[in-house]
Amino acid sequence: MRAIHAQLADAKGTTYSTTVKMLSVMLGKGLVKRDEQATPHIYRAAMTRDRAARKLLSELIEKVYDGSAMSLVLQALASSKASKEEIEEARKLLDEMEDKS
Amino acid sequence: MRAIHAQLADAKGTTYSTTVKMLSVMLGKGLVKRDEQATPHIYRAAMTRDRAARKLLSELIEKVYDGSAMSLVLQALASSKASKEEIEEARKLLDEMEDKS
DNA sequence: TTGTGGTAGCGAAAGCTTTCGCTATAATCA
DNA sequence: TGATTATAGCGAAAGCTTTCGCTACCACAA
Repeated sequence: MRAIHAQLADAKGTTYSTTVKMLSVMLGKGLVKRDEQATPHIYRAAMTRDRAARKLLSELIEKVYDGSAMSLVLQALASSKASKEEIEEARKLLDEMEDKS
Repeated sequence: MRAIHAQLADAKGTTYSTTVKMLSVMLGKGLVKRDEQATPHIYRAAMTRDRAARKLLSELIEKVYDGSAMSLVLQALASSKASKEEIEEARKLLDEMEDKS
């Protein structure tokens, strides 16, 4: 709690009450879980960062790129600077995809 | 207006008043532009679909993928089904990027 | 036991967005 | 022109999210 509040307060200058309420609302929505045994209560994200990222990504693909992941990829590639290693990794993925299809 | 309203009403079952208000709020926020000469007024998106898509994409990259377009690309590739043509196109982009770096 | 500091919660205020009723104005038609 | 229909706008209600004041509780020190 303290740690969470410290960050929120730092970013937005809000009070401790706000942090508590925010978390209880998020708990109600199932966005976080908490361990009530411990004092202070321990809050944890209900979803891993990775899963949340994937969810946002697939929503963007669905809503904005008409469900075509590839057109998002092309767009992103067109405006990205990547290292040789990353480019190589992407090639490998493309190869694997071609094999499967 | 009519056309816009038809879609909104269809999707959400809202009234004409709601459509008008929605557009005027969006106008205030600069999301749409309008031609007041014509009757009925003609509303146009202030941003092309393409530009809006790029904006959302770069926001996602910034907020969720720590500014690394490539890590988003890898993620998206890993969960996408693409045609040979698309894969080929992606390879070309990768080649170009490698040349430039 | 009583006071003090950290923790939790409730209820409501403040601030958005969304929705609509009602009114006014413009256009169309008989 | 007068009546009828389409168009635009205003102001407020309804419904969220965000924020906080105040209260209650709990643990520990004096």
